[in-house]
Amino acid sequence: MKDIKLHYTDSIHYELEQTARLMRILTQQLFERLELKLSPDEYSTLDTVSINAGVCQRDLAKLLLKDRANTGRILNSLEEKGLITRFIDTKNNRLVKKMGITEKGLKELDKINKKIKSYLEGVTQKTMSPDEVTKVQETLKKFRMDLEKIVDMKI
Amino acid sequence: MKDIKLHYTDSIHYELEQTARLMRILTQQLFERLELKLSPDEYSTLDTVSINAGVCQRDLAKLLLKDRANTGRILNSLEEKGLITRFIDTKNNRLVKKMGITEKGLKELDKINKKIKSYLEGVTQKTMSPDEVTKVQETLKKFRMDLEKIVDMKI
DNA sequence: ATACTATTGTTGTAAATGCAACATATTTTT
DNA sequence: AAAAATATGTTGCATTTACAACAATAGTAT
Repeated sequence: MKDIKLHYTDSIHYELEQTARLMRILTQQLFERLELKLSPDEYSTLDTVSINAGVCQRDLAKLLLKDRANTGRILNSLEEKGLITRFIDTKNNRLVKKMGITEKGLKELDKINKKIKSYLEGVTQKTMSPDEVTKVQETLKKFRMDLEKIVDMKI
Repeated sequence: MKDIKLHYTDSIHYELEQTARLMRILTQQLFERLELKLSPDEYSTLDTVSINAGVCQRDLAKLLLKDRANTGRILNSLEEKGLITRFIDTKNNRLVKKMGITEKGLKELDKINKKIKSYLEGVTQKTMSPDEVTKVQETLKKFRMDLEKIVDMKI
């Protein structure tokens, strides 16, 4: 007769959704308060580009879990701001648009990282020990990897 | 010289965001496949109403972390489908719209819960032990509670 | 008492998002 | 070789979302 967790609001899915939602709002407010020139989405895209040098747009979209259309639009904005460069290349004999972060982009990324890092770390440290953070992060990553296998991505 | 976690993509915030995003896509696809009459958002709203009987719209919005406008619109939809009823009441001497779930709503909620429960549990169990699930859930809840104190909700 | 402020819900609107359709090019099938 | 299928990026559109403005009411201040 163990009837716990009958409600969606008691599930880990709800907890994930709501925590992520709050985190997004907090980040949004932080970016506004610091008057950063990038939106949180542009920032995370720029960061992803800086790590995955030379990916094509579709592969980037897969990393960001966004569709190709929006990925392209964010890249347009980053390109207009001179933070990335795009160039035509081939991948499996196909023409693709690849991209790389510029010097200006690297500087901007570094600047934002410096500005937000300590604040965001303070937020997590308020609740969790460094060990707990690492543990949750690892568990979520494992979970995310499995989800990626299950979910049909249509990108 | 410990320079780990310099990137956003190595942060717990990124992990939360991406995992939640994947989870949302998976749930969306599941609801479509099962041809449920409600959207995931309507479902979670209905579930929240069923637990918090007699809340006013603004308080519900705070629970859902949505703004009042959208909360009202989702409630319109649920009311049109006959799953909730709304009635005028007072709270601190103020006129408010309260709501409750109907018999039909309870049945629908129960039906959906039955249909999705085992599937969603299977998804988590694929990666995590029940203990791990509980642990992560508790940690996230603690974290979420602290976030709610920090974030300025404007609802 | 009058004016100001705060609470609640709705409406309007601009931005973000996702999805389908399209254009182009390449691979695979027949 | 021709046709069909696949991969990539863009455009258009319909839905969702957030935010601001408004209407109505009640509490607070001057």
